[in-house]
Amino acid sequence: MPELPEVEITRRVLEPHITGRRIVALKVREPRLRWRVKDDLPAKLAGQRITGTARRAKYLLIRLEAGTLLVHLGMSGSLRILPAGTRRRAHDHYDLLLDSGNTLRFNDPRRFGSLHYTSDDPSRHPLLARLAPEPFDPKFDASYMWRITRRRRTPIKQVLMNSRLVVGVGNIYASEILFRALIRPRRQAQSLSREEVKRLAKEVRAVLEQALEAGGTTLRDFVAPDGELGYFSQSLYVYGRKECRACGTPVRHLTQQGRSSYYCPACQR
DNA sequence: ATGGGCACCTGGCTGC
DNA sequence: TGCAGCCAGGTGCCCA
Repeated sequence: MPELPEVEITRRVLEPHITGRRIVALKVREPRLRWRVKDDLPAKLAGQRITGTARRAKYLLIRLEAGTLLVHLGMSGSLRILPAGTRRRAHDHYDLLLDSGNTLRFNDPRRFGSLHYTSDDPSRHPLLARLAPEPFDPKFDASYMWRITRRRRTPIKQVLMNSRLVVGVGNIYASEILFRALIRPRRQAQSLSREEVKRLAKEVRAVLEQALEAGGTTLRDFVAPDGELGYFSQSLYVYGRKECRACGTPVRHLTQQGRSSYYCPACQR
């Protein structure tokens, strides 16, 4: 479900409901997520106050007095704030009970999501340590993009999807970013010109930022924790479309690494 | 070091 | 109507 904008929206909506609250209990109903939720996690969290939230790539960080929770939504995960006692639905895997009387509830049909806890600096956690710079970090610019595309023969779409090189971009936004940078998804990374690399760096930021402002992309089931539907899907040029939204040319579909890519053969080179 | 393929899951839709 | 087959917004890991 979520790429960077959807995770960031989730964070922003949850933030005022959870920061400053104390965790009464963690109730895990289904520990078999992408990685098994540790049995001793409830004991570690009980009684801790939530001091804030952050995001790194597509991981949501919930800062506690003595550590940090690392939450990943996977493909189909979502978090919601609900009044205690709200009836559970299928695929509600864990609840964080708060002293406000509310519950932070995680739902994830496919169970590709995950829940980790570290009492160390979270940036040193194995899942975060090797991630690329944030797209909104000043370090992420044309010269960074130039560096990572040199001597790589891999298709540029796979560079955008590789979290050691670029974070936050998933399958939908990868196609959209390439469309707006006027670059075809199969182009070898090293074949990009200075001009193309410059456009690419700019569009990575622009697309993520605009999707964030639009409340994310709702295709089938992304709903923010407050129930709002994102409307960025109206702004998609090629992803999942029959015709290019800019010029009307039939959109081409292909499979790369088992994932769908879309591009406009007229607009993109 | 890089790149490719697989694995982990469930649900919804399509087409026979 | 039933059901097989395919597809879906992610990403770590193993292997060549």
